[in-house]
Amino acid sequence: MIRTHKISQISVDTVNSDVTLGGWVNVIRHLGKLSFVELRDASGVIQLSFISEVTGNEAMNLVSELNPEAVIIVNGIVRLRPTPKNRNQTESALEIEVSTLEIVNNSESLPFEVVTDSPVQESLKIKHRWLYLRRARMQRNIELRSRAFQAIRQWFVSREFLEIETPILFKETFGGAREFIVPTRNHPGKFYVLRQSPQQLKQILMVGGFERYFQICKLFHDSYPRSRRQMEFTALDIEVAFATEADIMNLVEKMFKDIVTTVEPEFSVNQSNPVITYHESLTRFGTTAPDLRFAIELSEINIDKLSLPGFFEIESDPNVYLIRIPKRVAETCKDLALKSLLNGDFKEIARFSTDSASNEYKSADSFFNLFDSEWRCYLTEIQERDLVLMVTGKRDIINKAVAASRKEVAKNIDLKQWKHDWMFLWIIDQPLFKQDVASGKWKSRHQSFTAPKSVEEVFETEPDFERILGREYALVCNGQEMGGGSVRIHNADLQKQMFRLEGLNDSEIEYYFGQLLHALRSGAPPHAGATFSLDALVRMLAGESNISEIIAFPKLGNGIDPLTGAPTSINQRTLDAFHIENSAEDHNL
RNA sequence: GGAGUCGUAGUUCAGUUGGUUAGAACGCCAGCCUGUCACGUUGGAGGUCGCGGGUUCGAGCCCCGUCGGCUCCGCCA
Repeated sequence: MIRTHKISQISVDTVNSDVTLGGWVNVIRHLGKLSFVELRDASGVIQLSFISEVTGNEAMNLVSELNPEAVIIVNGIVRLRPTPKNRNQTESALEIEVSTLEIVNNSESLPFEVVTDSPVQESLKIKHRWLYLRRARMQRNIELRSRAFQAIRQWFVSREFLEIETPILFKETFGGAREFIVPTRNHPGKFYVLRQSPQQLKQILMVGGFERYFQICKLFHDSYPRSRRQMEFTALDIEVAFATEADIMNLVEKMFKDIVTTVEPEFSVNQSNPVITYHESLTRFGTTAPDLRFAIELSEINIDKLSLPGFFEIESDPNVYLIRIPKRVAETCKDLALKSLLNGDFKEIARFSTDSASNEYKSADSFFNLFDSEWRCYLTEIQERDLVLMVTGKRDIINKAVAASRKEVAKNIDLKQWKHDWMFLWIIDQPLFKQDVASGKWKSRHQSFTAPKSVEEVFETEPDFERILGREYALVCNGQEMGGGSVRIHNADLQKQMFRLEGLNDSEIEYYFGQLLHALRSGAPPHAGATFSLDALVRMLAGESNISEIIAFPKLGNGIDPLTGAPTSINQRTLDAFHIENSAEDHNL
């Protein structure tokens, strides 16, 4: 052992004992013949004192050579500080009176500071990753990530789930994301692909008799990265045999609740997840990933003519809408929300709030009491102090204004202030197919294995693609898509029909999905499952807006890794072994 | 591929209607300082203003092009 203690183990019990510590130089303060050095290891920070009367000459000379972020090993005596630091109580009232100092590795001048949390260009953060990882923020985030993964594994294992690995090297599939291809020397001209999902194999596991499967796994998409997305990302994959939508939704709901509160006990999760349909989410919130913490909501009132003496009159325009601004937004950033909202080319008729203290608005109670009770359903769950606007105008213009308002609020409020609140919801009844803009062809919105709500519909000779809904459920939290899943098809004929609807002929179906269809014909149980982005979960737990802050070694937004320079070209001699010719003009070898 | 935005010291940024020698903070180097703790203090080094072209007596600033970063859309859970 090089060290006798971790820094966190230095306590009042260790006063006057001889200790050897090792770590990084945090901060150096020279005061003439007296020097202080803050030493940092993974467990904490402690002050080292270099005093000429006590410290050896050698160490006194060496300390002047120290640079920040050097690695040192010191031996000395634990002492109570004569003037303990009282400004920051997390710092110890103890220090080490150094007798010997060894500079294991001094440090060059730094491209950015480690001790602060000041902003740094993304490419620098990655190029000098070893430095950026030393920052307290990254130490915290990576530790949090590890704890979250650990908690998830425990949660599932304790419920009789097995974590089963499935191969990363897979076969080309049809649909979904673009895949990375992997050549092999053993089979010239042939390729594996990096899995974009363990979907087919986990279904085969169900057929194979493993009824409760989960896996924390890396998935790969050859698509463009974003601030919340990398080309390779980590997912939680689940599949359960003899399960229905409700089984999976209940399981997942409880799991997220437990994980969030286990990992960050001060966070609060909504008691039960609202379930709304895809269509309802679009019409009410203008998005399929609403943030219920500030869900500025739009709903239409279908009336021809409305006249309420004392309040307002609507003459000819039948397009009347209510916009609800939740109390939280109304209270913290009302002006912000209203300003961007009222930019739109529509007319505000009236404004209500149940805030009786304010004379600015008419009371919602007095307003709604004028109506039949069924009017209230136009706005779900109106709460005390919500602000409600009644407007008239073109739907798409109002929609735009509401979207702009949501965006403005999301951008400007201090989300960290609200990050403790987790508002989950389920989105169900998504159409299974979407039309490709370029080709006009219908293809699966997600993957082709989801059971349709109505089997008859998909066997019609002229199926109405837009109306075919899936037995799907997507989980959304605070405006972030967490993932989702579905009840899978366990009947080979139905599965084959779904592939046909996507335009595949029989030989293509056999080529891409023969293995799955064969398995389904061999005693497949009904099953359902889900996949969730653990990067999204950890990002939210850490309160970060960019995913690269919760990944040890991320890539840039263009897919380049400044740390290693990947991707690079490969020399032709190597490529020859794969029988691959590089037709790109840009060779960097 | 499209839109927006940015590119100035090691880092983060400021830089007015185009005007003389391009600034600040932090960091770095040197001196002084025996209880600092974001130490203080005195001094110093450090810039092809992303790159190329243009307009102008004169460009960090205006115009055109180009490269790169970030965000968003397309793509993608």
